[in-house]
Amino acid sequence: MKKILIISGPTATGKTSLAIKLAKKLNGELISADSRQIYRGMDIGTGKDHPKDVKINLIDIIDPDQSFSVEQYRQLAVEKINQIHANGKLPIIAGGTGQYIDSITNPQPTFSIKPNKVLRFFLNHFPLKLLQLTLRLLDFKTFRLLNNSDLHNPHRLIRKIEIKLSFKSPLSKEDLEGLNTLHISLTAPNDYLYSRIDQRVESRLKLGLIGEIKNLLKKYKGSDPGLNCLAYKEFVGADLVSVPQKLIDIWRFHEHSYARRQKTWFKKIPNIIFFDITTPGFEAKIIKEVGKWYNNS
RNA sequence: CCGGCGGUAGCAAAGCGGUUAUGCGUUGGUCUGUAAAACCAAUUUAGGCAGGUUCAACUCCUGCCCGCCGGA
Repeated sequence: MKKILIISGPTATGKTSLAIKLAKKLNGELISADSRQIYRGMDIGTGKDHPKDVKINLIDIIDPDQSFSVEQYRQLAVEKINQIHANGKLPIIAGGTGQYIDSITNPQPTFSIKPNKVLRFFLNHFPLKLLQLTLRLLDFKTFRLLNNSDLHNPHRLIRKIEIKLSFKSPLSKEDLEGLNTLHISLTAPNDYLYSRIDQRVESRLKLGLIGEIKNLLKKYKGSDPGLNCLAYKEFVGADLVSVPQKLIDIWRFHEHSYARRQKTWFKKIPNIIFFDITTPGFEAKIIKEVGKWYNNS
């Protein structure tokens, strides 16, 4: 059976460096599962500080003004996985974007329904109540199943309307059959993650994040899809002559809650093995665990 | 020492004589072609201290303590 190793975890847990180590040990090749490192030119803010001699797939593949989707990611990732297998190597997926990882292990039929730009343009001007009403009229069955969170979420409502109005019947995709997947997820107590995040925020500023943003803004708009993410969106509207501590704090807090959301996401994935990086010797345990899996057919 | 202003939940910050301010943080959660996005929920009656007025005080009055500003 074809094997895939997945290394996930919240931000600032050291996923990539662990994945690189394992790749060297196991004749593996890395595929990034990171929804921001796909963007070219966004380096400091997204933490693209990997060693240059290691090949990481699906990084730097589009420009910040291009939109990208899970389905595009999925197709590229599946293609890469097949390629790596064909070369007799082990694909190692490393990243913190839970949805991207899930798209590989658990692809959904509605993925085949493409975004309808015109429809989205109009729907984006609708107030929440009107979106709810629209979905209710179009697809009452779906509407009544929405939980309180989705009911108030414009993105989700718009997508549901879009699916209902698309006349294509959803196709199921079965590009990856019979995979043997090992999913390792790094974790740590919140306090520990927060202090690592705060340190990283400082070091990214020192590395010249503001300069990077200024540069990007010469070519791109603050509203471009790539720039709608942490480390960029907090600063894009400011004058950037001086950097107020207040903005830095907002960024830090956004990172904290991002890490929390990531933990929530990974918690519900079945058959995932967690390792707390504050436990001494965790890395040796992972190497042992992975080795056992790798050597068993 | 005198005068002025202020002391509200982890932090910031309002209104109000009797209902939940709110924001941030923190904590938990939602999730399927935007996901580092977008969204939901919780955070148990907080009001410097001591009295007083009142059916009822965070809200009015008095004293004290503390902080800031101005004057001696």
